[in-house]
Amino acid sequence: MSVGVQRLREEPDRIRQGAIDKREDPAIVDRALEADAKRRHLQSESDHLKAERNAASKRVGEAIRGGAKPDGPEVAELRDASTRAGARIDEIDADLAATEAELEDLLLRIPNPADPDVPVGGEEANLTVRTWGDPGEHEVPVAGGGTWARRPHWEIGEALDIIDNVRGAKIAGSGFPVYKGAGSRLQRSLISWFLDVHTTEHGFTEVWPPAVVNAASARGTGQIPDKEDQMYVVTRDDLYLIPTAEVPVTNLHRDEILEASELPIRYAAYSPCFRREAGAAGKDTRGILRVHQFDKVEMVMFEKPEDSPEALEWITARAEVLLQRLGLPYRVLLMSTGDMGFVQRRKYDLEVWAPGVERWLEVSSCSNFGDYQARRMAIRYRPAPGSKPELVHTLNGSGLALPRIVVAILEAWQNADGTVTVPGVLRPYMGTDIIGTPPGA
RNA sequence: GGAGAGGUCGCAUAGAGGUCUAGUGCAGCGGUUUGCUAAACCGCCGUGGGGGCAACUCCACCGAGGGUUCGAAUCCCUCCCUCUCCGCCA
Repeated sequence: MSVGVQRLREEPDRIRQGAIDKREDPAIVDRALEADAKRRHLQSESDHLKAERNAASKRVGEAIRGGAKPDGPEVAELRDASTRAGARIDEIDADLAATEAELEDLLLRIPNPADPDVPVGGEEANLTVRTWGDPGEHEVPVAGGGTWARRPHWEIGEALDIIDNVRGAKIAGSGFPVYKGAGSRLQRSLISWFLDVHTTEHGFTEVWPPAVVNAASARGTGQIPDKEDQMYVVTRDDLYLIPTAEVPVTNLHRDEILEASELPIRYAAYSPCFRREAGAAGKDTRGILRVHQFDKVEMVMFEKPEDSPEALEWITARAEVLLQRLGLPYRVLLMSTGDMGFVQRRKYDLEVWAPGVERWLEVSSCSNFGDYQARRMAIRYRPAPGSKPELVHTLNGSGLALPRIVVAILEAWQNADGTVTVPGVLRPYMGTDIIGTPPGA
């Protein structure tokens, strides 16, 4: 399930408009409604026949217990009645199964409508809701006036021998960078620091998930069938390399009923992330701007429906805290309907300023999925003890994705002498204040 | 990978072709009793779907999927998972 038959019946117009806003085909909504009507009709018919058969079978048993010969004419006749019903049930159930599969498929192709105040349109409609810091703040005057030309991270990475794309390509392929020395330790430091902040300050429970998932999990968060061509697949064992920790962590509570007292549930998980990036070859791929394997700490939340809008603001702020403490200027974008994705209700992107490449880089994406993912995964909760289960709301946000943070740190904290200053919060983890050796030291 | 034992309504268990409409205990919810706690007693108490304004009613679900049968938790097949032992191994 995805958008939910119930809601489809209740407010088809809203779902239809939501699809149009997200540039998907609204006709699927009507096809789904037709399939649903057919399904209910067949269901009802099948149920009635089964009730008949159950009664008939019961009479066979009663007759035999009552002394009738099991192979006598009386029992044979009762048996026939049951068999006749059974034959028709087989036919109808086959039709029913096909209709259900069709409905399921159609529902999976109906997008989650965006919140009413989300700007309608494509990339151009994205709204910058706030910016933090001054992109020029790391400018350092050079003797004689002016500032020196900021170098892009790939030059810094190579000069300091901390990022090796060439050997990464040799041992795995293009887009699989190797981090060495301080570069490697920087990865480890960022992961540890992110997790420490989330767990000690923000009440997240740390999770270390598998890096592969089965098909059911990939379907749960919507990677299948939506983004199947973006995933690495281990066909031999029918496993998928995760594109984000969101997939295993959100699936943690698949097919579960939670108690209201457990909510909100907050998980912070580090994982490697694997993305084929099919179709993106050559586009913004210089250095480590877009790679096939990267590392990320992901925040995942399960919330009561009424609290999810506020939770999205909160989780976004938790990602912002990290950027602020790293001293990296950034901006927050409210993504438009056409640019936010299929399953999101509302999404904020955090973009950090990278002065070397002179671009804003997406380092976090924070989303409220409403009950869309929860329905797919059957994650419910009891609003009160003993009451009927209802769907939870799920949210997630990167906190944060590493490669572009590394880009921003190297480019923003670089010094004229070729070294890079370590941001204060990372120094205890890095064991040093500076990456590289200043000339004459 | 090989051999064996298992997977039943939140937990624990019964159930071995028809009286299973899956029983019982615990937990949970409501109530009675009670100075408080505890206990005792009474009632309720799985999920999904169909129909009904509603009381209610019908159908499906005993790890998953097939099969045998008039009828399957129960018999057969395949797969998944857990445990024990063996093999291999970071």
